[in-house]
Amino acid sequence: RQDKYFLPTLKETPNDAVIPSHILMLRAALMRQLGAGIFSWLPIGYKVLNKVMNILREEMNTIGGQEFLLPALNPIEIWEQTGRVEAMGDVLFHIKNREALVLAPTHEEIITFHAKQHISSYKELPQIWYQIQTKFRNEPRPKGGILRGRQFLMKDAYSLDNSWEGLDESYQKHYDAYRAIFNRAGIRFFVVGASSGAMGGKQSQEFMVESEAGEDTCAITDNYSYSANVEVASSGVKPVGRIAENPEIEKFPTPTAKTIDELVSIHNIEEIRCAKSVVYIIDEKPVLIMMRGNDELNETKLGTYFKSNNYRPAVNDELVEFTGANAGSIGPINLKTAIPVYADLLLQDANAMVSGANEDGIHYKNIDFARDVKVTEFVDFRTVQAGEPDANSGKALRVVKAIELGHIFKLGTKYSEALAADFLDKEGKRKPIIMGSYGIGVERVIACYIEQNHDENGIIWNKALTPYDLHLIELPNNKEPKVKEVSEKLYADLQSAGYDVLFDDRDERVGVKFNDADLIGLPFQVVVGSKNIVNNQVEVKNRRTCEKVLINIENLNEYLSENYK
RNA sequence: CGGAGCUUGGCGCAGUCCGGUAGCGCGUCUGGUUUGGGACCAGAAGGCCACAGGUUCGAAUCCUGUAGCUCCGACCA
Repeated sequence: RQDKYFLPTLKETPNDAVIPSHILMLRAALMRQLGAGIFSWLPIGYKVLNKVMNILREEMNTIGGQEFLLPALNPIEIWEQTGRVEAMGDVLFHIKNREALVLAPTHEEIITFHAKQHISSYKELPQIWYQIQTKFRNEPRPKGGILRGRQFLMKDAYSLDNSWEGLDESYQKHYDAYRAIFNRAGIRFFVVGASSGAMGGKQSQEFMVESEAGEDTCAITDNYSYSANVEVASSGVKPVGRIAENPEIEKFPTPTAKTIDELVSIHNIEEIRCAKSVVYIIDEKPVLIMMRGNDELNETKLGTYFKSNNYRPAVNDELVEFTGANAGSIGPINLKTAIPVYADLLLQDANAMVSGANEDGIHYKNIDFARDVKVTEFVDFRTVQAGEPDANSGKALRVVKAIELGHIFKLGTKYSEALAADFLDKEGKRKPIIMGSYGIGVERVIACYIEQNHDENGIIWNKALTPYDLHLIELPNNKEPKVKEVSEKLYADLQSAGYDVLFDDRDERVGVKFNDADLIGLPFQVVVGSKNIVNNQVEVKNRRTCEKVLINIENLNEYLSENYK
């Protein structure tokens, strides 16, 4: 009964909210902000949260998961044993007046601790252990409302296996469970391969949702037949290749051409026949990277290839020092110092190329990368651009922002080794438990759903996540007492029929009621008003299609059971 | 951590340049009228102007410092 329900909807957009899901979660009274990255769930929001958690539990139980509840307060000692106090750095919350404790940002350590306590035989494996619990991370910059918080709910799961094949199976189970979870929630998602970063381990994949509010950038085809983080994405762009004429290299003056665009316009050179030079300082050492035309170097790919986080573009003084020329005239031939040259894969075997001569205002033409340049290795360094064809299907790639909803890892033995969580195998040999780790941001499920399911008036819930099934709306009824009578009867009858009903019995004008109903966004609105009640009819509005139909009261149950699925 | 902006009744904002004791809309309360898409009239309550210090006869306004929040960037197991 809304008359006494705490549902403080907002007519105006709150000052601090920018993205649609954040705005709507505040306006529809799902949650309120307490501090940067800290949120309270209000009653109607908590109902949605519980729906999500129930789906998570059901699908995790289906793959044999056993639910735990681990403490958020952890002894720092165990985090020191895995080296993650240092690895987490400032992200880990420390406790000032009890320094032996920290707030847990995730739970690999604690799971491994309990595994060590009680798992001793291969016969006790495999296990899938999970929990839904609050995580604490001292994020430098919380943003997007619930999307990145300092305290948030995570469904985290851990698999314990006695073989690598077992890990593959556990991983596959989670992959399938995650697909089932997001499908049930009604979220359009795609899966990308990911680097496992500081988590350690082998394979890992991320479940992504396309959204302007996302913090990752991915290249995808429309049907997700190809999907990859741009940090690893590649496309079907053809290599520059060779032409038949292959004269010797030759210098030519280019006093006014400092950029590829100027080379193209002033000297009438095809853009792809230009080779761009980029000098990076990687682990304090200079490296020359050759890229095709105006292709953009991807720094993450660079860091991955050189296995380093310590890289930066060279500054001008360094360019002169290492190459002998200023930016705009640098190239792979006649370098002043012997710095290693790497080139993008698209330049492999290319000839008839133009590049700087390492003398200001001079370029070489007719460069043959096979004949004239000493390339250490050809590597995929380029950033995929929107519109390029997918290598397999040939379909145009889109480059989109995406929210990471879930992440699955094959961890291996990093934590079991660090904490000595061993088991005895069939031969009686002591081995570390082989682990996997799997996480879903619970609040993000809601934010992502709303990002994908709203219109200018509010949220559009589906059956899986909606806080209530139906919004029963009693219109002002001074002239027609039957409105009140029928509304009350419907409220009782619909609940008896198994529906969870939000009953707007407030003494408000129609405009207020309809606007609030659209904002809250329950799948169906059942409107009882004096206009139709005299014909024994109510109006049923489908929130998603906005279609309104008049239904005889005795047919209401039948209509709903046919249309609410 | 670098850059930009903000902080004034529950919410959204004006007032700050040019100092004189705080205002608008929404919401709330009372009475009346109204009632199928965020009503109208009349009346009322509600604010140490983020905090601390300073200048001044006098500070929301000027100066100094601190805190909190938002956005962009860096970071993100």
